Amino acid sequence: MATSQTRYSSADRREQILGVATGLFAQQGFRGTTTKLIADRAGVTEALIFRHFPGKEELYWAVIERKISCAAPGERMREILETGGDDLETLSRIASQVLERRAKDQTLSRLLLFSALEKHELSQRFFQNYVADYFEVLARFVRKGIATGRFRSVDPLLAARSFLGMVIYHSWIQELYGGKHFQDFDPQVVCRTVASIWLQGMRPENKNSARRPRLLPRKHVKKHRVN
Amino acid sequence: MATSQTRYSSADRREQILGVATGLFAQQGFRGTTTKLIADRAGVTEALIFRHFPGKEELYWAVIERKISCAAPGERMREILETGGDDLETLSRIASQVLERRAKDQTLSRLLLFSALEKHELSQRFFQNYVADYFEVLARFVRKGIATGRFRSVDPLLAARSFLGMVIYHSWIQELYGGKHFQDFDPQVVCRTVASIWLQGMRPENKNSARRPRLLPRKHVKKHRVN
DNA sequence: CGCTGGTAAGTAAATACTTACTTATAAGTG
DNA sequence: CACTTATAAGTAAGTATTTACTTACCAGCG
Repeated sequence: MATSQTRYSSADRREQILGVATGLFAQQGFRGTTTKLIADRAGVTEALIFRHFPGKEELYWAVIERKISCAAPGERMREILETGGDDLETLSRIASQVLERRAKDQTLSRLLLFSALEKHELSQRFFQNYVADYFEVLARFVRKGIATGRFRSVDPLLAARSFLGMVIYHSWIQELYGGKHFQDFDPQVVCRTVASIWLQGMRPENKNSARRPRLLPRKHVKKHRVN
Repeated sequence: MATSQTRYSSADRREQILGVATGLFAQQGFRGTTTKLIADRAGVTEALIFRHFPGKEELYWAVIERKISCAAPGERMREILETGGDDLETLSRIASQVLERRAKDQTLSRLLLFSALEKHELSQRFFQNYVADYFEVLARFVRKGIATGRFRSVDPLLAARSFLGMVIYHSWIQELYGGKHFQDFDPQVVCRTVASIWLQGMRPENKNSARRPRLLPRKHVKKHRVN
């Protein structure tokens, strides 16, 4: 009441509300978060929130878009891939980047999981602009590896997804169920292990010992649903 | 009003309500599902629901427990592991089982994701009784493989998680973002690919790398003692 | 009758959103 | 400099609807 009379500028207040809302939506989802709670946590009245955003839905979108735009995930992976070096090193660093990001900021993954589950249309758009790109960057790396004979010939997109699956699934399990005390692993060990399994798994077979049947015909074309 | 007067027995009505609630909770989560909607879909009044369950929370628990108990996931994997056979075949079948189950019934995974995100305490219990067990069964397989020299020496639990991560992450992506038209893969190809990457990745180093000198003799210790 | 399956009609609290009203502040103007 | 003034930041006190849950009552049947 008589405590703080700091009047924010419109832009600053908007940012502050977005920040508060981000945390709450990430923790409890869209439906589980009330405008009242957001207002209280931001130290303002609900009315002010509706002055900045036409409705709760729009606030939610703004939160997600802000998070996404500042994330730029494929970009960081591209950097890692471009610095070059040992394959094992490269993949470990990609894995490590995933785990680190989550450790630093859990809000993004929770936000996106919630929105995907609650089927907000934005999540579809998000996938196409963000996740699909992420996969594609790594797939390109795989494709190049196959071309140079470093990797065997499997669907690059599938191989990329598999690698990221190992890492991301791991971090989800940790985030959703693990806390810090249960089935926790040293991140470095996780990254190394996962990278080495995948890498060795992708190495071409020995040309002499052709014991194993080929998985896919040579120069496999992208397999989008064979039905 | 005057249409159907079928009076169910208490047990039958309970089951029916549970069935309806299961679908709704899976689609929209706990908070997104109203008791009114459940009642409407079940063709009864809310009052009847509260006659069968003391509250919404208890109904939710009943839904989850029912789903879990009839799922018995580790059991099916144990069976597959016990039938023995080729490692590649075995792992493909495990993967395939995961994908099939999800294709047949999406409710379980969605239910569990929601409950984990919404931090219902049950989800912790669920993880320990169900997911952890699932990991452990496969980890045992890995451990045995390491002992017999078929696999290299990595943390068995981590290796198990990694394999399941490849498969489960894939199915989540499909479920959450994919629909049926986007980045869809032939399940059989997925299973084979993923299994073969992981398997080859787990083989002891000297076995398939032509460059490295063999350090260990004999790797065919016991061929048919998989279990 | 009495017991079981079922309902109509509530209630109190919460929720998203509004309306009408205050105040702080920066920019003129004399 | 004081002094108005326009305006943007902010609020108190709603409202209509929804939500989980209750109470009191009904109907068929052995």
